Amino acid sequence: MSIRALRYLIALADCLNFTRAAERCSVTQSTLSIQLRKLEEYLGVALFERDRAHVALTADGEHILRFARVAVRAADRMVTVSRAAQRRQLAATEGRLIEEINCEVGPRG
Amino acid sequence: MSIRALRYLIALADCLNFTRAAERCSVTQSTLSIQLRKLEEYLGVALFERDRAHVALTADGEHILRFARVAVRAADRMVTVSRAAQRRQLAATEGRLIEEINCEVGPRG
DNA sequence: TAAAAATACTCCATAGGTATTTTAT
DNA sequence: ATAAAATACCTATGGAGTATTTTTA
Repeated sequence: MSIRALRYLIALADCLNFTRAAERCSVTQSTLSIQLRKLEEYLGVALFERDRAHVALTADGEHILRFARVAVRAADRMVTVSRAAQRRQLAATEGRLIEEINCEVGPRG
Repeated sequence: MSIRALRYLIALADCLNFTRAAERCSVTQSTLSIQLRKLEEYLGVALFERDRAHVALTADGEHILRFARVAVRAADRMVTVSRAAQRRQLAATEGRLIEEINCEVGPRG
Protein backbone atom coordinates (compact mmCIF):
# COMPACT_ATOMS: atom_id res chain seq x y z
CA MET A 1 0.00 0.00 0.00
CA SER A 2 1.49 3.30 -1.05
CA ILE A 3 0.83 6.75 0.32
CA ARG A 4 0.14 7.76 -3.26
CA ALA A 5 -2.81 5.38 -3.49
CA LEU A 6 -4.19 6.89 -0.29
CA ARG A 7 -3.97 10.34 -1.88
CA TYR A 8 -6.02 9.02 -4.78
CA LEU A 9 -8.62 7.75 -2.35
CA ILE A 10 -8.79 11.11 -0.59
CA ALA A 11 -8.98 13.03 -3.85
CA LEU A 12 -11.79 10.87 -5.14
CA ALA A 13 -13.66 11.14 -1.85
CA ASP A 14 -13.36 14.93 -2.11
CA CYS A 15 -14.26 15.23 -5.81
CA LEU A 16 -16.59 12.24 -6.26
CA ASN A 17 -15.47 12.28 -9.88
CA PHE A 18 -12.61 10.20 -11.29
CA THR A 19 -11.59 12.69 -13.95
CA ARG A 20 -11.36 15.69 -11.62
CA ALA A 21 -9.72 13.65 -8.85
CA ALA A 22 -7.12 12.47 -11.35
CA GLU A 23 -6.43 16.06 -12.40
CA ARG A 24 -5.95 17.07 -8.79
CA CYS A 25 -3.40 14.27 -8.42
CA SER A 26 -1.72 15.12 -11.74
CA VAL A 27 -2.34 11.67 -13.19
CA THR A 28 -4.68 10.37 -15.87
CA GLN A 29 -8.18 9.16 -15.19
CA SER A 30 -7.22 5.61 -16.10
CA THR A 31 -4.36 5.58 -13.59
CA LEU A 32 -6.63 6.72 -10.78
CA SER A 33 -9.31 4.26 -11.80
CA ILE A 34 -6.90 1.33 -11.84
CA GLN A 35 -5.11 2.28 -8.64
CA LEU A 36 -8.36 2.71 -6.79
CA ARG A 37 -9.59 -0.65 -7.93
CA LYS A 38 -6.32 -2.18 -6.74
CA LEU A 39 -6.69 -0.54 -3.36
CA GLU A 40 -10.19 -1.96 -3.06
CA GLU A 41 -8.92 -5.39 -4.08
CA TYR A 42 -6.08 -5.17 -1.60
CA LEU A 43 -8.41 -4.19 1.23
CA GLY A 44 -11.14 -6.56 0.06
CA VAL A 45 -13.75 -3.84 0.49
CA ALA A 46 -15.75 -1.60 -1.87
CA LEU A 47 -14.77 1.97 -1.03
CA PHE A 48 -17.02 3.65 -3.59
CA GLU A 49 -20.33 2.91 -5.22
CA ARG A 50 -20.12 3.66 -8.91
CA ASP A 51 -23.78 2.96 -9.69
CA ARG A 52 -25.37 4.91 -12.52
CA ALA A 53 -22.77 7.57 -13.27
CA HIS A 54 -22.54 9.00 -9.81
CA VAL A 55 -19.71 8.13 -7.48
CA ALA A 56 -20.32 7.87 -3.74
CA LEU A 57 -18.36 6.68 -0.73
CA THR A 58 -19.62 3.51 0.91
CA ALA A 59 -20.05 3.40 4.69
CA ASP A 60 -16.91 1.27 4.93
CA GLY A 61 -15.16 3.71 2.63
CA GLU A 62 -15.92 6.61 4.95
CA HIS A 63 -14.55 4.71 7.90
CA ILE A 64 -11.39 3.70 6.09
CA LEU A 65 -10.96 7.18 4.63
CA ARG A 66 -10.42 8.62 8.11
CA PHE A 67 -7.35 6.48 8.62
CA ALA A 68 -6.10 7.22 5.14
CA ARG A 69 -6.19 10.92 5.97
CA VAL A 70 -4.19 10.28 9.14
CA ALA A 71 -1.58 8.25 7.27
CA VAL A 72 -1.20 10.88 4.55
CA ARG A 73 -0.92 13.70 7.05
CA ALA A 74 1.75 11.78 8.98
CA ALA A 75 3.67 11.14 5.76
CA ASP A 76 3.44 14.82 4.85
CA ARG A 77 4.75 15.75 8.26
CA MET A 78 7.73 13.48 7.67
CA VAL A 79 8.53 15.53 4.60
CA THR A 80 8.10 18.93 6.22
CA VAL A 81 10.13 17.88 9.25
CA SER A 82 12.84 16.67 6.89
CA ARG A 83 12.90 19.95 5.02
CA ALA A 84 13.27 21.82 8.29
CA ALA A 85 16.11 19.50 9.29
CA GLN A 86 17.83 20.18 5.98
CA ARG A 87 17.58 23.92 6.55
CA ARG A 88 19.01 23.55 10.05
CA GLN A 89 21.89 21.49 8.74
CA LEU A 90 22.59 24.05 6.04
CA ALA A 91 22.56 26.87 8.56
CA ALA A 92 24.91 24.94 10.85
CA THR A 93 27.32 24.29 8.00
CA GLU A 94 27.27 27.96 7.09
CA GLY A 95 27.88 28.92 10.69
CA ARG A 96 30.90 26.63 10.89
CA LEU A 97 32.26 28.01 7.64
CA ILE A 98 32.02 31.55 8.93
CA GLU A 99 33.76 30.53 12.14
CA GLU A 100 36.58 28.92 10.17
CA ILE A 101 36.97 32.04 8.07
CA ASN A 102 37.01 34.19 11.17
CA CYS A 103 39.72 31.97 12.64
CA GLU A 104 41.95 32.51 9.64
CA VAL A 105 41.28 36.18 9.11
CA GLY A 106 40.91 36.98 12.77
CA PRO A 107 37.63 38.03 14.45
CA ARG A 108 36.22 41.48 13.74
CA GLY A 109 38.36 42.32 10.74
CA MET B 1 6.98 6.89 -0.26
CA SER B 2 5.60 3.47 0.58
CA ILE B 3 4.26 2.22 3.88
CA ARG B 4 6.64 -0.70 3.43
CA ALA B 5 9.66 1.60 3.52
CA LEU B 6 8.34 3.11 6.75
CA ARG B 7 8.14 -0.38 8.24
CA TYR B 8 11.80 -0.86 7.34
CA LEU B 9 12.63 2.38 9.10
CA ILE B 10 10.74 1.31 12.22
CA ALA B 11 12.30 -2.16 12.21
CA LEU B 12 15.80 -0.75 11.91
CA ALA B 13 15.14 1.79 14.64
CA ASP B 14 13.99 -1.06 16.87
CA CYS B 15 16.80 -3.51 16.02
CA LEU B 16 19.66 -1.10 15.23
CA ASN B 17 20.97 -3.89 13.02
CA PHE B 18 20.28 -4.18 9.29
CA THR B 19 20.41 -7.97 9.20
CA ARG B 20 17.99 -8.53 12.08
CA ALA B 21 15.68 -5.73 10.92
CA ALA B 22 15.56 -7.32 7.47
CA GLU B 23 14.67 -10.68 9.01
CA ARG B 24 11.85 -9.07 10.95
CA CYS B 25 10.53 -7.62 7.69
CA SER B 26 11.00 -10.90 5.81
CA VAL B 27 13.33 -9.34 3.25
CA THR B 28 17.04 -9.61 2.63
CA GLN B 29 19.61 -7.34 4.22
CA SER B 30 20.44 -5.81 0.88
CA THR B 31 16.83 -4.88 0.23
CA LEU B 32 16.50 -3.14 3.56
CA SER B 33 19.84 -1.40 3.09
CA ILE B 34 18.89 -0.08 -0.34
CA GLN B 35 15.36 0.92 0.61
CA LEU B 36 16.55 2.78 3.66
CA ARG B 37 19.12 4.66 1.66
CA LYS B 38 16.42 5.59 -0.83
CA LEU B 39 14.17 6.83 1.94
CA GLU B 40 17.01 8.99 3.25
CA GLU B 41 17.64 10.32 -0.26
CA TYR B 42 13.96 11.03 -0.75
CA LEU B 43 13.73 12.91 2.53
CA GLY B 44 17.15 14.50 2.09
CA VAL B 45 18.07 13.66 5.67
CA ALA B 46 20.34 11.12 7.34
CA LEU B 47 18.08 8.93 9.49
CA PHE B 48 20.82 6.68 10.88
CA GLU B 49 24.51 7.04 11.67
CA ARG B 50 26.35 4.01 10.42
CA ASP B 51 29.77 4.99 11.78
CA ARG B 52 32.13 2.18 12.80
CA ALA B 53 29.86 -0.86 12.73
CA HIS B 54 27.20 0.41 15.06
CA VAL B 55 23.91 1.77 13.81
CA ALA B 56 22.20 4.63 15.63
CA LEU B 57 19.26 6.92 14.96
CA THR B 58 20.12 10.54 14.31
CA ALA B 59 18.19 13.28 16.12
CA ASP B 60 16.31 14.02 12.90
CA GLY B 61 15.70 10.31 12.50
CA GLU B 62 14.03 10.10 15.91
CA HIS B 63 11.78 13.01 15.08
CA ILE B 64 10.79 11.59 11.71
CA LEU B 65 10.35 8.11 13.15
CA ARG B 66 7.43 9.31 15.28
CA PHE B 67 5.45 10.26 12.22
CA ALA B 68 6.42 7.06 10.46
CA ARG B 69 4.91 5.10 13.35
CA VAL B 70 1.70 7.11 13.10
CA ALA B 71 1.46 6.52 9.36
CA VAL B 72 2.06 2.78 9.71
CA ARG B 73 -0.45 2.45 12.52
CA ALA B 74 -3.06 4.29 10.46
CA ALA B 75 -2.37 2.02 7.49
CA ASP B 76 -2.69 -1.05 9.71
CA ARG B 77 -5.99 0.24 11.02
CA MET B 78 -7.22 0.55 7.45
CA VAL B 79 -6.54 -3.14 7.02
CA THR B 80 -8.15 -4.26 10.28
CA VAL B 81 -11.19 -2.08 9.64
CA SER B 82 -11.45 -3.60 6.18
CA ARG B 83 -11.31 -7.12 7.54
CA ALA B 84 -14.08 -6.30 9.99
CA ALA B 85 -16.14 -4.85 7.14
CA GLN B 86 -15.62 -8.03 5.13
CA ARG B 87 -16.85 -10.13 8.04
CA ARG B 88 -19.91 -7.91 8.43
CA GLN B 89 -20.68 -8.17 4.73
CA LEU B 90 -20.31 -11.94 4.86
CA ALA B 91 -22.63 -12.19 7.84
CA ALA B 92 -25.20 -9.95 6.12
CA THR B 93 -25.09 -12.09 3.00
CA GLU B 94 -25.58 -15.22 5.08
CA GLY B 95 -28.48 -13.59 6.90
CA ARG B 96 -30.18 -12.68 3.63
CA LEU B 97 -29.65 -16.19 2.31
CA ILE B 98 -31.27 -17.70 5.35
CA GLU B 99 -34.21 -15.29 4.99
CA GLU B 100 -34.65 -16.28 1.37
CA ILE B 101 -34.61 -19.95 2.28
CA ASN B 102 -37.15 -19.34 5.05
CA CYS B 103 -39.39 -17.56 2.57
CA GLU B 104 -39.38 -20.54 0.25
CA VAL B 105 -39.65 -23.23 2.87
CA GLY B 106 -41.80 -21.22 5.19
CA PRO B 107 -40.70 -19.94 8.65
CA ARG B 108 -40.26 -22.45 11.49
CA GLY B 109 -40.32 -25.55 9.40
C1' DT C 1 -25.01 11.57 -28.29
C1' DA C 2 -21.99 13.33 -24.92
C1' DA C 3 -19.52 12.71 -20.67
C1' DA C 4 -17.45 9.73 -17.52
C1' DA C 5 -15.52 5.27 -16.08
C1' DA C 6 -13.39 0.99 -17.41
C1' DT C 7 -10.24 -1.76 -20.26
C1' DA C 8 -6.26 -3.12 -23.41
C1' DC C 9 -1.75 -2.47 -24.42
C1' DT C 10 2.78 -0.88 -23.85
C1' DC C 11 6.71 1.10 -21.45
C1' DC C 12 9.64 2.17 -17.75
C1' DA C 13 10.83 2.54 -12.88
C1' DT C 14 11.69 0.22 -8.94
C1' DA C 15 11.44 -3.39 -5.35
C1' DG C 16 13.49 -7.62 -4.43
C1' DG C 17 16.75 -11.46 -4.78
C1' DT C 18 21.59 -13.69 -5.20
C1' DA C 19 26.23 -13.13 -5.16
C1' DT C 20 30.08 -10.37 -4.10
C1' DT C 21 32.80 -6.78 -2.09
C1' DT C 22 34.02 -3.62 1.40
C1' DT C 23 34.85 -2.38 6.17
C1' DA C 24 35.71 -2.48 10.86
C1' DT C 25 36.55 -5.34 14.93
C1' DA D 1 39.18 -13.71 10.28
C1' DT D 2 34.55 -12.74 10.96
C1' DA D 3 30.39 -10.38 10.99
C1' DA D 4 27.76 -6.78 9.13
C1' DA D 5 26.71 -3.31 5.62
C1' DA D 6 27.16 -1.83 0.92
C1' DT D 7 27.29 -2.74 -4.01
C1' DA D 8 26.56 -5.00 -8.66
C1' DC D 9 23.68 -7.21 -11.44
C1' DC D 10 19.41 -9.40 -12.85
C1' DT D 11 14.36 -10.29 -12.79
C1' DA D 12 9.66 -9.44 -12.06
C1' DT D 13 6.09 -6.66 -10.62
C1' DG D 14 3.47 -2.72 -10.91
C1' DG D 15 2.56 2.23 -11.87
C1' DA D 16 1.69 5.34 -15.60
C1' DG D 17 0.51 6.74 -20.21
C1' DT D 18 -2.28 6.62 -24.79
C1' DA D 19 -5.92 4.89 -27.17
C1' DT D 20 -10.23 2.60 -27.10
C1' DT D 21 -14.47 0.74 -25.48
C1' DT D 22 -18.36 0.58 -22.53
C1' DT D 23 -22.12 2.73 -20.08
C1' DT D 24 -25.68 5.88 -18.67
C1' DA D 25 -28.13 10.09 -18.47
